[in-house]
Amino acid sequence: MNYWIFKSEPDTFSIDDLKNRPGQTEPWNGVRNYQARNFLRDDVKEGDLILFHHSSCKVPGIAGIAIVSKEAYPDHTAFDESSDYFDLKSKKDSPTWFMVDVKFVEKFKEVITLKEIKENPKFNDLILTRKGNRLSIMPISEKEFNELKKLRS
DNA sequence: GCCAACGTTGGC
DNA sequence: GCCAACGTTGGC
Repeated sequence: MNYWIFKSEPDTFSIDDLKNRPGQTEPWNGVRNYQARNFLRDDVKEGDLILFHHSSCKVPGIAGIAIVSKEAYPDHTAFDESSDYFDLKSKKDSPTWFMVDVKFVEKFKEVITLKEIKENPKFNDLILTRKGNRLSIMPISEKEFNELKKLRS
């Protein structure tokens, strides 16, 4: 079992959006970065736990927890010309991009702010806190996951 | 295969 | 809105 941080812009898709979905489940589509794609396709497994991170917003940070409810399958938004995520290069018989389904687990009463995470030396090794980091799917260790979770729940 | 130019991300 | 950092593109 693995642990992850998934980043999303809350204006596009937030932890509240996930919570309010029917079945509290949603495909994690639109990943268009190869490194993130590789994690999604190869390493993100059903039952893995996810810290849901809000980026590009007023208070960037971890807003809650989700769980992987379905493993990688082709991201069909890449085939849809009307989608923002359309990619001419991704073919139905050999898709470039993949997605997983995620299910809501918990929303923290208060976001674990990026600032707070950066100030804590325990989290110096997180990809999330690296300068210039732009990866939207990041692995973290079980220990890091539990220590982050412990800050709120 | 190099690398400059460009577009995007994302914290501040 | 700024801009540093990064990934991608495309000419050579």
